[in-house]
Amino acid sequence: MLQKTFNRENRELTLAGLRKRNFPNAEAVIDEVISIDTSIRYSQDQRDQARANLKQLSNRFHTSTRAGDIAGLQGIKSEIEAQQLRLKFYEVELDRLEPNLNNLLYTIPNLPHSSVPAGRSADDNEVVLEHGEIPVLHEGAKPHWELIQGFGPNGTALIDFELGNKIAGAGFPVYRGKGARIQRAMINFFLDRALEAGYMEVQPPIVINEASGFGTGQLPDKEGQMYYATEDKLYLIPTAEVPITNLYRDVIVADGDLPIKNTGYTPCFRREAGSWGAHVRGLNRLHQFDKVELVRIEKPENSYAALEEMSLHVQKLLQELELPYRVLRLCGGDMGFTSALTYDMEVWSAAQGRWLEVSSVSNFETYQANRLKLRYRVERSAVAGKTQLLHTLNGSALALPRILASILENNQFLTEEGKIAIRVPKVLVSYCGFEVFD
RNA sequence: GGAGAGAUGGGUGAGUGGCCGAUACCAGCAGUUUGCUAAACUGCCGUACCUCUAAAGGGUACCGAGGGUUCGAAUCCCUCUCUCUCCGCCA
Repeated sequence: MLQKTFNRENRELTLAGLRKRNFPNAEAVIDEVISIDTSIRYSQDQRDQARANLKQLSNRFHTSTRAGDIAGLQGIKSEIEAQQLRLKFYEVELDRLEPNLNNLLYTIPNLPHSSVPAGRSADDNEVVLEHGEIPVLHEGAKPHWELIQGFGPNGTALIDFELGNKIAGAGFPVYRGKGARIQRAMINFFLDRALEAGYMEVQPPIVINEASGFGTGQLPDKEGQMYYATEDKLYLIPTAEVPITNLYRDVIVADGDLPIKNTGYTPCFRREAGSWGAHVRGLNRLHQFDKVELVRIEKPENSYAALEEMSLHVQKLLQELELPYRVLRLCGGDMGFTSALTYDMEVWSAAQGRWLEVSSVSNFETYQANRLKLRYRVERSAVAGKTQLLHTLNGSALALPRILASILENNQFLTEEGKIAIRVPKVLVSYCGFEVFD
């Protein structure tokens, strides 16, 4: 969430940022925040003074008791009662004000970076670059959900949605044979590339508690998107971002330990409540999918260089997979709640004839760090010795299902016998051990 | 699932009603001295909010969380959460 002090000291900047996001009633909300904050600071001051007085009175009470000064005790007692009333009043006041302020702050999204374009929807996103040739497929090329039929063991489907329905439900496919092997190949390929780029691999829990959900901003507003085990009060992770970033909750990082670069493979679970239609067919949108995630913790002055580096890392993967892609800079209206700047990477799906989002890399600046209380101690500067909030970033590198969909669709070809086969990208052959799906 | 123990500052670990924001040791930082794969000594060494300032300073809170008793709580009472150990089960 946004920092209170930032809001009150930079009202105009905050408002300008919220306007770019088309945040409704920005002025009224921010003024309310500032107003509540002012009341809180006044009440806090009154409360602290009352407490300080009580402390002194209490000591006088003690010494008078020991001196046997009965008359003095009476006077002290009435002073104590007056201060207790005052204390109680402002404590009640603060108990009322503080949740109000926090609830309000939870509703305010992060401020967009200056390079974020204005706009309301995905149509207003800025295409930063396009790379690669759009493939021209043979007559009768199929979208992946048709293509997969018959490519599994013994003529079954390579990715079996029916079987998944049986044991779990819609959106939980079963990958079998080469389908399972290509998944494992991609995970290993992505992790190896992350390691080469200097990331440290972690295997976090794939369930998280409530505090972790709040730390990265999934709670309180995106509750309905996560699976929840009521008996144990645990959420299935929607992305590895949550457990990995929360490793650093309530941590003061030593200056010398920065930057922190972590990577991890996890399954991800999303309820995707409310989505429907053609765009969710096949692998396009699942309740469970696999993803390799990058998480970085950076000093403020380095975070945007880090974001560019992550973007290039993801692009390199797509180039190695020989997939045509484009990079989008999300506009204010399409950007996630907690992000300050997001690049989306989209891969061209030839048979579906549209772009599929396969990665999203974001800089959250201090928005998550503020909730996480993730700080570092500044070593050399005017404010040396003080703690300062860090910047958090993350990105998918990569999410598997749509990559697989694109590989299947873009690489299909007709064999000499006139049958459809699918070529495995060269870079994955050594990982999966076969060159074609046939 | 059953039984028991515990939660204190980066770590270990004292502290059972006021002299405790907290002893001691270790780790860390700065310095002195000797001199050399290091030792000794001295000082510093938590976080947050508020206030003030050029800087220093001042106030308050925090001993797992929340409530209660009391003029006064790390310390007494209640509730909750978490961790550990043993038994059971088990990849």
